[in-house]
Amino acid sequence: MSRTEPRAAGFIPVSPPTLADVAERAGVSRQTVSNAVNNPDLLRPGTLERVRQVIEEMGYSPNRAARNLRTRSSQLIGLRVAPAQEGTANAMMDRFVHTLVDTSADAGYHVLLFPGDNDDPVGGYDNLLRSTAVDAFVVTDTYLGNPQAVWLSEHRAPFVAFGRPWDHPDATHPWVDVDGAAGTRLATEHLLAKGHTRIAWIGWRKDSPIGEDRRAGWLGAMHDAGLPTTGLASRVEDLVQSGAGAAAVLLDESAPTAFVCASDTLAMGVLHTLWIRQLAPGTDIAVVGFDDSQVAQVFPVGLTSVRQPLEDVAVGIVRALEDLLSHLPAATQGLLLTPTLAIRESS
Amino acid sequence: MSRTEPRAAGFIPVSPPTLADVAERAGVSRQTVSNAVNNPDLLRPGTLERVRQVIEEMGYSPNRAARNLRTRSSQLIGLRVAPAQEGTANAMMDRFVHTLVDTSADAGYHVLLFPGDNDDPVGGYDNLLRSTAVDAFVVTDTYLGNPQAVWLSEHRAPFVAFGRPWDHPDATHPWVDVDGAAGTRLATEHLLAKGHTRIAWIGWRKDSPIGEDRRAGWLGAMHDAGLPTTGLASRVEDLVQSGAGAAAVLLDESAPTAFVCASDTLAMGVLHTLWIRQLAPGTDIAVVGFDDSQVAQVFPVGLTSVRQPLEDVAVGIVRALEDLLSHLPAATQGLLLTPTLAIRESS
DNA sequence: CAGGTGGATTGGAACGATCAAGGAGTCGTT
DNA sequence: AACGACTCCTTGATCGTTCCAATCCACCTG
Repeated sequence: MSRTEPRAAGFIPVSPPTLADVAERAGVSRQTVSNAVNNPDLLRPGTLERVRQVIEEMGYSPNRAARNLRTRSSQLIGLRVAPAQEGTANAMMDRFVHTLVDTSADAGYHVLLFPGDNDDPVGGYDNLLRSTAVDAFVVTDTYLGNPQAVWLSEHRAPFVAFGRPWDHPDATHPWVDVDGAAGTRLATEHLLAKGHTRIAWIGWRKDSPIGEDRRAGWLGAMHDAGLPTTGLASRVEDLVQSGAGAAAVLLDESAPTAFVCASDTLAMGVLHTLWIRQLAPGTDIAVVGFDDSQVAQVFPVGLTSVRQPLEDVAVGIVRALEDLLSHLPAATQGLLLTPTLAIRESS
Repeated sequence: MSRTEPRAAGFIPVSPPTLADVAERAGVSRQTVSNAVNNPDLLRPGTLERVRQVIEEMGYSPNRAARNLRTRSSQLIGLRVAPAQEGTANAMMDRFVHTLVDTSADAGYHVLLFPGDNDDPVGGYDNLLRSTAVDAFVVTDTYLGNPQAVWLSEHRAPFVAFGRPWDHPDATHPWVDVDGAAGTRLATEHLLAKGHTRIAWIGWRKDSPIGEDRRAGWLGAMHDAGLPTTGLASRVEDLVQSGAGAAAVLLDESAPTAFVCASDTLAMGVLHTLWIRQLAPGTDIAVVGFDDSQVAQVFPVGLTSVRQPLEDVAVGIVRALEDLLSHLPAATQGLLLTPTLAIRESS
């Protein structure tokens, strides 16, 4: 009665019904309606039914801001969108974000994107945290020297990382990661099973722990098979040209019959070199990439590639977030998932 | 004084300072602090300086929930994440989302992702709208028969569409789109300038208005140049194989020297056919794709491709949103942007 | 039949901000 | 000296929800 009702048919923008509106119409108190929504067990079945019907009728949905204010939680998870950079295949993130949005919605959370600034890597976090705009963060860039995880820990902000705390082995925050070594081992063993013995590695510079991890998988599989690796490894920048160059050198100097690469980008370089030399991928020389990117799938000669279980990563992250936010003792601090191999014509 | 202060050094999670805390410390009233944040002009320079200093000192940031409740706005923009679908190159969206996040942050908004459900395309919108969780939406899938735009209009929800209302020419909501015809015209004229006269088209099925739009650009440019087009056009599914097949048929029957494609995916198919036939892309046969996707950039023989000005689209959308939300008369209802051509080795 | 018990429901008070008035104080004008 | 106008700041009320404690009521018990 105190609320403004639409005068005419409904042309004036109507403010949505409130708890009080529903309560009045249903002949109960506000709190009872609130309980019908949040603690149905507290109501007598008859009352519950009646209230629910009115809620349905009026199309009531609790006002998010009011609820957030009272409960001191926003049901939002912050995800920083790294500054745009052309070229690199971070389209992988797309798959991850998709599942993250889906699974966190199942847990009652939405995903809030906020811009990242290279000059001020923690600015966005700070703002959202202090204004209590989000309940927690998902941090994706855990590369060397990234201050975000440390900063968040220091500020007691709840967050889960996609990626191990490489340079902070004593960090206590929960994380989920993909076992890169297991992936390249999988790739190498796949090639070994195909009869290859001279399998080369093209990876990144030594200061990338992720790159070294992936390299270790190849190295381990080769050693386990009792095969030599000297002269079969190359470390370059993550560029198509670099991959092509490395492949050319390796082919000339060590005559490998197969390549395992730290990324699809490098694998594309290898394919380019093969093309120039009139070598057929898959039949003459086998190639395996990493990430199962768009490119690997669309390339005319399908590129075999290590596929990260991003869906499982997202599920694991959301589970960890739930534990974190309900102040449960975390089931596990770190979760390491094993990738699979998407086998295509290139191997 | 009524608030709980940390007993020890700061181990107990401290709730962030409130307006009242700042006010007390600065020796002013709540409202004055509020004004210092929102209407600095109202304060005397001295007071403003003092309040600002305390704000800085205490690390105060307005509580989002409280502000949202009072002002009836969330400063959030909803963006539906379409159900995941492997393979198709919607990685383009990545570029768009990036800029959208950046530009909307400049305008004081954050982007909220919510999951899309194929069975209930408007469910997510409905929830967020009724719970006043977002101020507006950005709608990206405006393909034929998509009920979202209509539904949102009917429910008087503020939104801006990326894409023209193809099947509802009398729709009144603001939109921003890319002129596909202008893009393919650009591509065709580029090829004409290179001396090509037999330029083929590979596009989508007739029921795609976007596909027909892009086709029209090629057709127009050819007509304007007084060149024949019969036997030079093909309509297929948006798959690599389809593109390869169409290219093979066209090469056999009409001997074109260049291809303009409705997508990079189709262009990849063409490149595959060229590879099989030992024809060199760029020198023997020219190929142009559409979308300037990851694939076009990473492919060893760089693929010339029509590049959508997604950054400008995002800027246009945010501008339209601002007008919409400040109840200004929209400057323009629809904004049509012209794409550019990313020229690489394939042409 | 008074008193205890526990389930169902209620009303007041917060959460932390902004809105809408209202009060000091200063100034110039009459 | 009284007045209004203006600047600057303060005080209650309010947004819509959930928390907290109290109340009501039916039922059981000794």
